[in-house]
Amino acid sequence: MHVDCLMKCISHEFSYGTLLLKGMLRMIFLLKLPRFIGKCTFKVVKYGLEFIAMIRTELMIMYVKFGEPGLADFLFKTMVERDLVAWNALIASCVQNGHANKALALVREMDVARTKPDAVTVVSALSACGQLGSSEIGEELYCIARKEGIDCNIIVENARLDMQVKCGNVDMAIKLFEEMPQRNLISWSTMIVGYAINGESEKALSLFDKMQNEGLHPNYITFLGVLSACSHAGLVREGWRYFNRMNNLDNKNMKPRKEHYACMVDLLGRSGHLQEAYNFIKSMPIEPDSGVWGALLGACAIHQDVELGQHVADILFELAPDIASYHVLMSNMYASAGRWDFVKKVRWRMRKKGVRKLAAYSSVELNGNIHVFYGGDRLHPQTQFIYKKLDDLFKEMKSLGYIPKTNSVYHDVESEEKEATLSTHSEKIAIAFSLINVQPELPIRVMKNLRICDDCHTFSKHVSIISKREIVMRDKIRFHHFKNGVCSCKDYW
DNA sequence: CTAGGGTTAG
Repeated sequence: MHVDCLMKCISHEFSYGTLLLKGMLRMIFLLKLPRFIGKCTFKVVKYGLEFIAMIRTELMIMYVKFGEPGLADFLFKTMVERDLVAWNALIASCVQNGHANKALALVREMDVARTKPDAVTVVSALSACGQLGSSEIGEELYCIARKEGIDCNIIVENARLDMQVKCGNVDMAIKLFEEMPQRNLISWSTMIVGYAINGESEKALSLFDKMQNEGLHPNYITFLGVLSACSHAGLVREGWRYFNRMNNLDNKNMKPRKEHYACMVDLLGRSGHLQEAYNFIKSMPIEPDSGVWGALLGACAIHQDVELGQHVADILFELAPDIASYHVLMSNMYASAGRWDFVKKVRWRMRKKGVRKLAAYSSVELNGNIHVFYGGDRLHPQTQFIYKKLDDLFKEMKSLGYIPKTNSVYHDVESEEKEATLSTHSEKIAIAFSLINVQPELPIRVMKNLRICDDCHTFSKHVSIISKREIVMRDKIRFHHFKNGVCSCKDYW
């Protein structure tokens, strides 16, 4: 495709041209050609097209997708006619690409710029709150929207429901679900997933039946919801039943996709059927992708099957060499097996390929502010009190029989040092911070970007006894509700 | 004259 030709086309035949350019920009993204976007912008500027609102909006979306929200922001700030659609486009693309904080900041800026948000803005804002785990801000924004007379249609209501689900407020979510003026397939799917990730799999499955009794047909996402419900609870037989039901449906559109296979591999593998999971992948009628193999690698890590893990990792390093978590999983497996020579090898390979491990963090919402903690963090103004609190907690739980699980530390260091690393994992700091600051009658809520480790899981159970408080923790894929020393995941995660 | 923006999985 000749870019100049396209630009001329836009100047002459406006509506076709802009649509073509839009299509081209989306294609650049799908084909992963970040360098081409710069060239394209250059041509757009050359032909003076960057002042057309629609084209500039599309460019902004592309820049956010390519991980350059700053450049998108520049295009936005220098836009002549910054209308509501441009605001919404930027906000939505920020949310969809993991810049939830930036999205919320933009929503606040709208007020200053005297642009009145609409339902589309509210949906993105609620989605951002869900990502951040800030139900207080989310509900506040929803109330403001209602007061301002914004039409809260079913999409807004679904976004609100999802926001509560992602904050771990199952009771609130079911209340909203039951009181909704209308419910569509997305409302049901959201609620099913809500139960699943909060550890109430039976309720998720019965809701799935109820939905069908009301005459709604599940789509592929609904099926993913029930399959993940099975996998979170280790319900292998039920999982097979739903998977086979999908396969037996007449609708060709409803044949299991890669994601469903990945879910089944996760279910089989984590419940200990590693070989069955491997054979299942081998028998797939479609090409397994990194998600499918990644699920098996995760299961190998849980069950310490280094041999199979090594085989799977070799496939993954070919298929998706730049995904850090697969390297980290393999490195951790070697470490647990005491194979430090192999650990070094994996680390060396990561460095060579420029793959960087994602730093773990935990965050807590307090009075509408989000406090972020990293492992061993001493940056918070309350650091002294936090560590004092942690110290007291450890003393008390050690007298109750807590033993640090130092095999959760994947570095080749002495055991005292291992214990030190372990005792300052970000979620422990976040819990100590919450114990100091959150009103005693309220549950403690911690959001994590990665999965919780064994030791922090045990720690949280102890804290729920010692402090007589409920702890709600969201990790990368599910919730843990700790109460009286028991976790809602039944120690299966 | 319009065109560009929104919810469910991982």
